[in-house]
Amino acid sequence: MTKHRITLKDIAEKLGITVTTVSKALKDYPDISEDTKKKVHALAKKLNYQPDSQAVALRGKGSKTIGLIIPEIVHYFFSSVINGIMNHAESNGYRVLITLSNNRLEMEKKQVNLLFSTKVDGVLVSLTNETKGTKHFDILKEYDIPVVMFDKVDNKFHCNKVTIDDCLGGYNATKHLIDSGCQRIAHIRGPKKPLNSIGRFEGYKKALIEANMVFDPSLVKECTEVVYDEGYQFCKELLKLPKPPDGIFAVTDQVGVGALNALKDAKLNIPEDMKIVGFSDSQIAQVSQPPLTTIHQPGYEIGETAAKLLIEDIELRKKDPNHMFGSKQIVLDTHLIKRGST
Amino acid sequence: MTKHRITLKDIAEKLGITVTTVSKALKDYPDISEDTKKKVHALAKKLNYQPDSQAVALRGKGSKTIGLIIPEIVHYFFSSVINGIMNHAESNGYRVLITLSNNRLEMEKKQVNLLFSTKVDGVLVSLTNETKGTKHFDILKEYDIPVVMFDKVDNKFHCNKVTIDDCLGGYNATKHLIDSGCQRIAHIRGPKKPLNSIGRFEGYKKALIEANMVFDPSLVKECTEVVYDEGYQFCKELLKLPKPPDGIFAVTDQVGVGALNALKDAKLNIPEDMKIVGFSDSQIAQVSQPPLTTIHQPGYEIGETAAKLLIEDIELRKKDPNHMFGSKQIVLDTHLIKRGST
DNA sequence: ATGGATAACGTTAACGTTTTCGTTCACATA
DNA sequence: TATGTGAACGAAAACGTTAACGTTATCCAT
Repeated sequence: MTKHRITLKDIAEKLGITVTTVSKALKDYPDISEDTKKKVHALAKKLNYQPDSQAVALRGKGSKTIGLIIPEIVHYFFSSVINGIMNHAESNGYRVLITLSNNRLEMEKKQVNLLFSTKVDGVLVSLTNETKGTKHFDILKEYDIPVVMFDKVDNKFHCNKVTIDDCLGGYNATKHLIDSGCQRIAHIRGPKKPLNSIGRFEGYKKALIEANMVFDPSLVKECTEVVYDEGYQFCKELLKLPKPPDGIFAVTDQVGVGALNALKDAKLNIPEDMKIVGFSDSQIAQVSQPPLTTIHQPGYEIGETAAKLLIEDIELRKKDPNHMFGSKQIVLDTHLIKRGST
Repeated sequence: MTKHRITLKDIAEKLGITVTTVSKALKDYPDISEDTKKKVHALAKKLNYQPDSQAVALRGKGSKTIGLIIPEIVHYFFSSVINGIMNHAESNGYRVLITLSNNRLEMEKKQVNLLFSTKVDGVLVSLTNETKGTKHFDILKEYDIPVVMFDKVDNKFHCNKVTIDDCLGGYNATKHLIDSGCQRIAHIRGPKKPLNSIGRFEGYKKALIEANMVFDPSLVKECTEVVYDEGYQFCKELLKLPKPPDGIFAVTDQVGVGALNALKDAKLNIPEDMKIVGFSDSQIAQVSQPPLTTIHQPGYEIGETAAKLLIEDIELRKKDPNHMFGSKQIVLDTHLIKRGST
């Protein structure tokens, strides 16, 4: 019933030659006559021959597939990253096998093994918040499969990394508030686990100190889920302080818009009474009222760069078996996008 | 340099038996002694043996991989769908190969061929807006690869489909405005190409007619890009009409929030002066001020259902070569989420 | 003693492709 | 005539796994 796939054998039989010749003809080997090549190409096209990539992979070195492990996908930042990865990979002839860790370490381990057994040529990964060590990536090292980490990376693991400078981003966000005339600046930060929120917090402190402003711990609130509601609640708490702030730097746009809406509900004028800066430049930052000033986080470029580094490692190693995988740390620029909230 | 992968052969040699026996032992064949099985399993675990999925796929019937073709990924709805697909697929032992059509027909064709040559066991697809015919999917039919279409589907193509009832959604949105007391209801619709926006428009008209309200074409605006700015602009135009509307049904939340912000900039009170309903229940609908009443579009469930139907077809066919692929049209429920904008 | 049953393992071919190493034939050169 | 030289193609092995089919050895019933 099921039609069988066209193979080299089919072409060979119809043309009265061997599979070898067909294979060579399709790959433009010099020891095949132009005449034969033309016939083979013509028939291959007519029959819509598609090479069996499993067979190719089994025979050859690479599978032309890279694996991706990502904490979640329903997220503006991550989907932008994936977009960057896929576009670069596909235009270089690589497929992308996406897997989810759902922010669970156990899942991350499983996915590493799965990708290994799928014989991917390389792995891109953004670690979960639970991940401490990296032993579960050792199998990739052992078998010389290049890895590139992005966004959430491990400092000790030896591989190429692509991140942004969260500290600098936090610094610029805070600096912008200072330059806009704010005297008391609050920070609604993320949890202590992922390095990102730590970096942003550090940047906040650095900007304050540099401007000779006091760092007041009561002006720092710490999210656990990093969602809209937390931004809303913490902002209300900040307003109840004896000396409320006149500027807020929020760890994400979600939190920032939450805070912004709390301010509007409290009948405060933005940016006159209070200024806000978010982080990421996600869609909601553009549509809030007023639109949210934010730090643009180049998701697409992060993905693109990570894919580029990975494929570079793969290709270089193919040419030179002694090529050592890179261990650069690429830090992409963020920049402030000034909007109505400041 | 590069360590070689552990194969059945390695295990066999160390144990002084043949690959066949090892293979059978690992797969719990009855003609292998318990003793041997134990030894094989122990060594396999110790060496961290992982079967080569290319070889398995080459030999056997399936690759345990399903392909996905999606117009774009940076989109709340689509990433929700993907999430649903991946969770169902992975918990059933299937990998997901995601490809992008970027809403271009040419790309869609390429991806079909790519997935075919990758020998995926099945294909999930949401069509591009450019897609008219479906000849490029015939190759999958020809080779008995099941297809499930979701969201943007083709009526004539014979396969399982998962959609929502856009017409009913549009009807309910409009009905809600009518029930809330609106007398003149405008619609900011999407372009004429994808069926979705047609459906929503039909639902809008149906609700009007059913309520004995006149359908006034001047109250219908048509987006081309379906973005925030269009919602904003069209809303302003609607306000300039001699007899402006008192309710707006927007084809998406983006457009809806755009309209909402235009109203606020025009100092109108929402929902007193004007009510708005969006469509999709994306994140921005929750964080606008007031939050946007919208039609919840169950992205996750759509993905989950589509994956379920596809894997069902795959598995049934594996058991019974005469199994015919389904051609159900599953229409998932949408429901109205009432928020502050009405 | 012969035949048959059973348990436990091995032989072999196959999946489709690639590549190394021949082979064949025609033709040119010494 | 013998030798060399390309040009154009083919044979065979290999990648790792699986499953149909064979092969033993042992034991029991006739």
